[in-house]
Amino acid sequence: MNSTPTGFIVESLTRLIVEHSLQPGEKLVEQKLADQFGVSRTLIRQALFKLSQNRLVRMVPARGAFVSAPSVTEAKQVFAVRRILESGMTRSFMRQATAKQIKALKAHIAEETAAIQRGDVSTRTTLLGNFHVRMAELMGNEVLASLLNDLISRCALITLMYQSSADAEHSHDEHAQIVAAIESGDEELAIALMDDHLKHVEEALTLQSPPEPPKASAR
Amino acid sequence: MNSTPTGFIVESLTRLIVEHSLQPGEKLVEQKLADQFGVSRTLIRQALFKLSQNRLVRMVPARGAFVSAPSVTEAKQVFAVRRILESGMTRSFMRQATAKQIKALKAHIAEETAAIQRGDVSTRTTLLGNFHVRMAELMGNEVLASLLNDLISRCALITLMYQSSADAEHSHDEHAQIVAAIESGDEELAIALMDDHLKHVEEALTLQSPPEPPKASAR
DNA sequence: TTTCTTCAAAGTGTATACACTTTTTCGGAT
DNA sequence: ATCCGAAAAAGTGTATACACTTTGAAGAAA
Repeated sequence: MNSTPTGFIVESLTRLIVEHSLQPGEKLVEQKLADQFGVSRTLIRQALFKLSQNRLVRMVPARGAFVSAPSVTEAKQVFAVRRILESGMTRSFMRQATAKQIKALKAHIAEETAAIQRGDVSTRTTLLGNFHVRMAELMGNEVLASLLNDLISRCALITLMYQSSADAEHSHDEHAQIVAAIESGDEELAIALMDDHLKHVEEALTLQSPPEPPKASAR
Repeated sequence: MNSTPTGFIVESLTRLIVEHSLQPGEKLVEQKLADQFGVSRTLIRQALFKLSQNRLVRMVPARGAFVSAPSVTEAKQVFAVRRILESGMTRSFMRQATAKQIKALKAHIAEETAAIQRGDVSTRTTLLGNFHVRMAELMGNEVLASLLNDLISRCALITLMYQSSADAEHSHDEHAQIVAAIESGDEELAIALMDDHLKHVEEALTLQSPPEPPKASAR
């Protein structure tokens, strides 16, 4: 979908980070990446800069770029924001939802089910996040959609660091319940479910062990 | 505060755009800017890229960078998001606010008053936006604060394009009312006031004429 | 006059070169 | 053996060079 050289590099690095082929805290040396991708440092720098805006990479002046290692604290803050944003979004959505839009959400749930059954962790995580983006898109608010998309992609690393498969299935079940509540027209229930849903995700994170201290690792 | 060359360029261009010294739709030619700032195109490109992430500048592949001309539609979407986010934030804030935090908000209101009385449009706009960021900071949620900061800076152009002085004073009054409601401990009132506040801003925008078609302008 | 066509000028996209900073290595003093 | 310090190595920051694309203008055909 993205045919620009920089876009390709961004996507590749994103995948590597999200799959933990590149470990949190690991240094990303520009010339090495340039050689691997067969381009100049210029394009690598562009890509790293873009990734640093997504918070997938952290850049330290004169020291270089490192794979981010989000803390539990930061993760909790991100989910707190999502809870606020997405409860509100659910309310707005219900006040203007058409049958067609609800059907689209149900289709998304079906995709989630398929990914979970296949055991496709990467797609699963993407879809579980995109459920929320999908809702924003259906509302026709592109600003909200792109904002949520940013938040989710920032969450991706956190989720992959801290979320278990059981958590993922739990999330999926809750998505289904939310859509059911929306369809039934029970606004307060839908909002409460959405809020609980994100609260659960946040609580699941808290249970995990604190993140290991950032370590620089060789190739 | 930002001593890096790129940061300086970003801030300068931001000011020029926000003050309308550079008009919406105007093309930003890299070499010209490089000459003006006395740096190479490299740094200009970095700065333009950063500005494009803030949505203050729009980049078209192989065509160059242009000052953004946000539409009324986009402006409404941005404010819709803010309404959701900030009503929710108000609720969270009240459930954990200390006297000290409320005092900090009151201090901010005082700053707003001063800027308005001085007729300092630029500072006024900044402060009116920062009121919301300040609240997030006081809650200790840096993620929320930086997110709101992004949204606000994206709003800056919109606000400056569409907001009148009367609107600004109205906003200021409403901020004061919100803080009063928070202090009184009336949660529902505070939330309602915040929601109304942003609704009012949004409505004020709608009343304005549609944006003029983007025009390229020479120096 | 209008509309193509072509070609030069302007501008963006990418690579490379060089300056400066940080990191590492190695030798000597304690 | 450990710790310091200087010099080399590695790496980032910025400028410049060159290739490719778009824009604009001049001229020929209708």
